[in-house]
Amino acid sequence: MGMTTSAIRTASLARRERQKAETRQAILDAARELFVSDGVEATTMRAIAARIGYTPTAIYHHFRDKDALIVELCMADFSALGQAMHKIGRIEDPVERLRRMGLAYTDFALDNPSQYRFMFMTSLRHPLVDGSGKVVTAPDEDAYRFLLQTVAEGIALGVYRPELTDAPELAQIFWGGIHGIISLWFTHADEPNIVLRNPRETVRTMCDAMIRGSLRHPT
Amino acid sequence: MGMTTSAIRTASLARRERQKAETRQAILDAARELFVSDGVEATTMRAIAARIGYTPTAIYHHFRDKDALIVELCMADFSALGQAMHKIGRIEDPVERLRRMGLAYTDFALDNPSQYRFMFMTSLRHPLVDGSGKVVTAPDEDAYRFLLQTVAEGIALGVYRPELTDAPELAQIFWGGIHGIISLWFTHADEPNIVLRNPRETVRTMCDAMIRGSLRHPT
DNA sequence: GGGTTTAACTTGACAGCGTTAGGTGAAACG
DNA sequence: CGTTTCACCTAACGCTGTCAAGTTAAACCC
Repeated sequence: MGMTTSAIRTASLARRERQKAETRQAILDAARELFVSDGVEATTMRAIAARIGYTPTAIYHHFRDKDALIVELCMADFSALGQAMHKIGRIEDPVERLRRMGLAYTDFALDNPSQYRFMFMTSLRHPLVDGSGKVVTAPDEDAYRFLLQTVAEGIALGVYRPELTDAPELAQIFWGGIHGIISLWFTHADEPNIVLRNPRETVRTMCDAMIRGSLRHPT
Repeated sequence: MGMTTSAIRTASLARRERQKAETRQAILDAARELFVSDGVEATTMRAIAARIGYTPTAIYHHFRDKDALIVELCMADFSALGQAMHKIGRIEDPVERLRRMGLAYTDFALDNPSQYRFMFMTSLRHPLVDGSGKVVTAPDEDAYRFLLQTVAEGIALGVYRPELTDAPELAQIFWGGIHGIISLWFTHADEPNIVLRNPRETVRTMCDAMIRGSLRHPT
């Protein structure tokens, strides 16, 4: 029943890699918790390390720097957002699909404020780079492409007003509008001088108004 | 022709106060330049001090901390924005006025990106406090109130759709929409995966669409 | 089985940050 | 002319992200 030497070799190597992957994941988990509870800026490498019983420098054997750690978590969030968008993909009418995408996007943002903050309210210094040094096409593209395609479908069907023929522009308007409500809420919700309404309802009202104002034949 | 002792006294005191005010202003000027060129986060107290030939600690005799320095500059910017808004105040039609306010707001943001970033894309920790410790009503209110009033006028005139009767909500939608285009531009303009159109034109298109979709009788 | 290599992790440090306690020295005051 | 005031400086603290140089246990090869 003994393993061959080569079998042992690969088993050992596999265990070693598994252990390394486990540590790496522990770092990611700890970082995620702290980012969510304390914010990205306020979490220190030392705090992340302390939470999993390592020294701060240990993190640097798994991630190039703090930004790389953040980006890694960010990518997972982007793909979660992309999945939420794809669930809506089945809706036939591109206008109704657009509306539903806006609401789903808003739900994601309000349910994951810390992630949203970093995904869309801060600019990454380094472009996303994977282990081999290649620039990673951000999974962000996923959700963005999906929006772009939905808008383009509507344009192709001729449902939008004749002056609205530029899909990127229309996508930017729709995305920007919703993003504006959300980011305004995140940064100014607790200021006494400015009255802000419930962002979910406000987004809904805005979507309706924007869509109505963009359609060739408003219903 | 000699001054009385009391006259000398007040003159001395005046000069002393004037000198203090001058260094205070020098600090503000240096800080402004660095904030604009390098960004708020990236400018250090040491850099500000070095630029005017003082030690970093000297700044703390004029401002409680870095935030207070930032807030001081911010207030000037808010009042500049408020003035830009008031120039539009004469326009009779509240809808056209709203549209023009949106465009003026956009011009301000794109012409003063660093200021805009701090005014609307970051949340101040301390509420604005003046020398005597009273909470200052942010001059921000000025522009915001103006927007609110313009929207309310339209509602009162019955130009908006019957379901749009909440002035703060409508103001939030309009402000948020424009803010979204602008902040999206600021944080994602140089990302290769996302195509963003000229923000000024996009805002214009968005304003038209939002207004059209909000009016009871679109023209 | 024993020497060599690998690499995950630690130690100790560096430069920079915002900020503060305490000192200095010139001007203002009485 | 002695005293007080106060704008400014010196020196430092505790914090940050990060790195060069060890340590040490496991994996490898003969």
